Amino acid sequence: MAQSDTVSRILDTAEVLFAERGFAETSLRNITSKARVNLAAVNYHFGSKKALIQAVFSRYLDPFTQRFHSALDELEARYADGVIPLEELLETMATTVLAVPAERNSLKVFMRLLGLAYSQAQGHLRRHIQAQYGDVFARFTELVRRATPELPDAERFWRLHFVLGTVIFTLSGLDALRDIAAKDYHEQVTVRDLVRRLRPVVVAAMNAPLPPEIEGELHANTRAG
Amino acid sequence: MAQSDTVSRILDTAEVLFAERGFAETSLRNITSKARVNLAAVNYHFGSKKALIQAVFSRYLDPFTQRFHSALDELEARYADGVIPLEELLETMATTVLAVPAERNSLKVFMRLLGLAYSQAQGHLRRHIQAQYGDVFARFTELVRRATPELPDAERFWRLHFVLGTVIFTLSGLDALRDIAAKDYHEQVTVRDLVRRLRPVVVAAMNAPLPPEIEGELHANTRAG
Amino acid sequence: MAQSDTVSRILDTAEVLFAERGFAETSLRNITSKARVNLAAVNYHFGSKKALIQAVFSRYLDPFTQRFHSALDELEARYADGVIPLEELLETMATTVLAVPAERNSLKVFMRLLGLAYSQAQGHLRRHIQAQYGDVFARFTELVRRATPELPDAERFWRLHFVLGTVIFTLSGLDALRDIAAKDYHEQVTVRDLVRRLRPVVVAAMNAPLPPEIEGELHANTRAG
Amino acid sequence: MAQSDTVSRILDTAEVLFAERGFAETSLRNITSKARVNLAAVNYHFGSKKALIQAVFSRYLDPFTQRFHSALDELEARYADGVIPLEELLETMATTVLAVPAERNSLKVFMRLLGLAYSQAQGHLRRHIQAQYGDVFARFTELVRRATPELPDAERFWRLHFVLGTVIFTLSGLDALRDIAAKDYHEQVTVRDLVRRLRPVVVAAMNAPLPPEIEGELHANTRAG
DNA sequence: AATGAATGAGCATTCATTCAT
DNA sequence: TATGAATGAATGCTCATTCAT
Repeated sequence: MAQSDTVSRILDTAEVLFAERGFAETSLRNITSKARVNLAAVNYHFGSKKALIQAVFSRYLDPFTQRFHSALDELEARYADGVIPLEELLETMATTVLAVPAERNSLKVFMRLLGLAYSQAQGHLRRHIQAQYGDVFARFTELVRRATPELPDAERFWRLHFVLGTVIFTLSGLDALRDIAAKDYHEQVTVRDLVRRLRPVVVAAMNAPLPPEIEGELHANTRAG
Repeated sequence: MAQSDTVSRILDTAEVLFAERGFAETSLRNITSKARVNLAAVNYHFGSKKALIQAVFSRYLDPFTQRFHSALDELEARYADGVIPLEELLETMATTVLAVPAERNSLKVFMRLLGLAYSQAQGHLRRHIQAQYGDVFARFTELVRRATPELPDAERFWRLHFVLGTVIFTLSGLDALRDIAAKDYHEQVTVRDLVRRLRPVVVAAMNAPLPPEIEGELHANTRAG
Repeated sequence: MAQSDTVSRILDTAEVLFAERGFAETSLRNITSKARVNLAAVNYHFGSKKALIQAVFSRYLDPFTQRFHSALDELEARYADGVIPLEELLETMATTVLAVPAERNSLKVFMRLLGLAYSQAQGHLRRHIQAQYGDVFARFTELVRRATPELPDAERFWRLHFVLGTVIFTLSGLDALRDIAAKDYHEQVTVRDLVRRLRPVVVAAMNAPLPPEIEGELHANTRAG
Repeated sequence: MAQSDTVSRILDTAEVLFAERGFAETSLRNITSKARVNLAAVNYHFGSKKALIQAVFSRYLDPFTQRFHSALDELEARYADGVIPLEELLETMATTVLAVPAERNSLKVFMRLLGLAYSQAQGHLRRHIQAQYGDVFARFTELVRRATPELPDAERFWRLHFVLGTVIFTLSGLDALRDIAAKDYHEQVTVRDLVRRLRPVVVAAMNAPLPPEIEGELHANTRAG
């Protein structure tokens, strides 16, 4: 299959280059020349650079979404009352995140891409991800809500993003941090080791005491949330 | 002051555009035309786009560094044994971070820039920041070390970065998150409110129980750390 | 042949403009607009301005080299002892130099270009020419050596360059000189007429008596040469 | 004298840079920054880059012209019949050419500049030189005419330029050629040594037998010349 | 299904020059 | 007399995209 070959050569090359240098700094020439395909092939097969970027994400997120839904199905089946303990939820998510790219041997690349998706201007990408994968995230969020009934909704919302920041920031900057860690602490950190370190921190963050209430409009709002 | 005016018009415009769209997506033409300044003025006053980027950072980081050093001096004077409680350290940092851009009314911009500094490829920027501001960060790190003697060095290193990820990710993506929060929780979040929410989470993260030891080479290393 | 057409339109235009105004004074915009070709076409087909300059030279020098090697093969076959008379060598070179651009009706341009190659800073060009065409020049030099066994090597080296200076200087400045000559001597000089005038002068220059020896280190060196 | 200092600093720097890289490749920024004077100083003191180029030449050619006129006065006084032997004329010119820059220790630079004057497009420069120094060249030419009465005028015109080509080409490319000579013939060539080598060659060139007459229009023209 | 050629828009940078002080 | 700031024009080059084949 000449076509399939070209398409996946482009995707393979693009994801590496995007992860290394970002979207704007990676030109179609960079990608096509490194992938040894024709310059016009990207536009031919994907339509535009934007569509290529989205395709790169879909190749990770589609299998992730599918697996995560299955895993959550299984969990929900196990817990008849629909309340899955937080640790279990986080564990399941971590396992799924690790499983998908593990097959492609590039968790690092996946995380860099996720980081880029948040930090680079690419509005189209944010919209694409939200539209395509909002559902699974909403399902996860709802399960977290049931697992942490004591948390005000707004608080839970922010804490989830605090934790998301920790994970994406750490894993997407993995290489640089790993270098420093290796130099200063003679440590060769693996992703699995990092996940081991992350677990208690994430749990503690989610379970931290509530911040002191403050006066003013926020008071009412937080209550309402 | 013709010069000062042009220079600061460029800096003011550049920092906003950089924060909005990233470095690569912001052209000198964007900046100079919005600042109503001659296209060549950037090269005249700064020498290159790279130098402009660094100047934008310096305008935030130079006063920050100065104030932070002063604040730490004061703290160290207060605690004769050289051990400053972790909460106090974090509080001082938060206060200083808030104080500097507050004058310029643009913490959001500053945080976006910090986020970009980490996520965009711009190697020159990382090098510049490390060279110019590595000292103050090292001083802070050392004080944290004294405040958390029970933490293995490597663990502390990673937790600091976990927390850094939380802060930068949240604050640099503030606008998008605020929009969602406003829609879902009828909440108008201010930066100060966010800092209030961050405090207990950060403390809990730093104080989380240690992860279970694992076998293999890491065992010895972690011990040593 | 769309490609061939664009490429040769660029080359045709570039060689004329380069010859008229030099390399630095000829912009890619000059070339592409006069050639009625897209500005990006030069970079597409040649990669850079430097590469275009080299391509302009190659279009003359490649056929020249080929023909000159053939002509020298023939000459060597004719003279069994490997010693070709100087006049014959010079004649052959002149004939070949005249033959190549004659087909393109632009000896003047070729000579201007050669002159530029020597006088303009373009280090890359000198390197390119030396690397690509050093062989044929070395072969010619060696044959001249056999034809003038009485000349010390160093003396021959310098005389060849004296003569080269005469030829390039005269032919590359042909237009200006021709104008003066026409005004002062009512003469319409053709290139062939100039070559006719050059012949006895060049031969006399090569056969001039040796300069008086001088004392000092040069004495021994010249002897050795 | 601050002004005088600035002016001569500019001239000193400009002549070196022009000689090294040509006119177009040398920017006013190059000159003023290396000369450590203000960027606007060139336009202030000379009016334009063109005027600076001409000033650089004048600083060499004015004293040369003056000395050469003196030397020719002396020669003409010595030869009552107004016929000065060719060797003597050439010797006098060589001596004067060597004398002027010798004071400034930069014959090489002077020759590079002369070479550039001929080869670079700078029409204004050719016009300037012709206007300012045409007289002395005409006087010299006339004396050469009397010294070589047997040469047809057109032939003499061309031979003078042949010889000029030899001298300018060799001396202006001196550095490159010297390097080759040094490598191949273990010879450290000085300018004086080169002049010694040039003398017999130039004389032989001027005295070479006339080229064979040819038929056609040129015949009549040459006769007439 | 794929590609070589071409294109127009845009890029950062450098230029000689001008001008207010 | 001298200069820092500013400017408009131009430079070589790269970009994503289109199109005929």
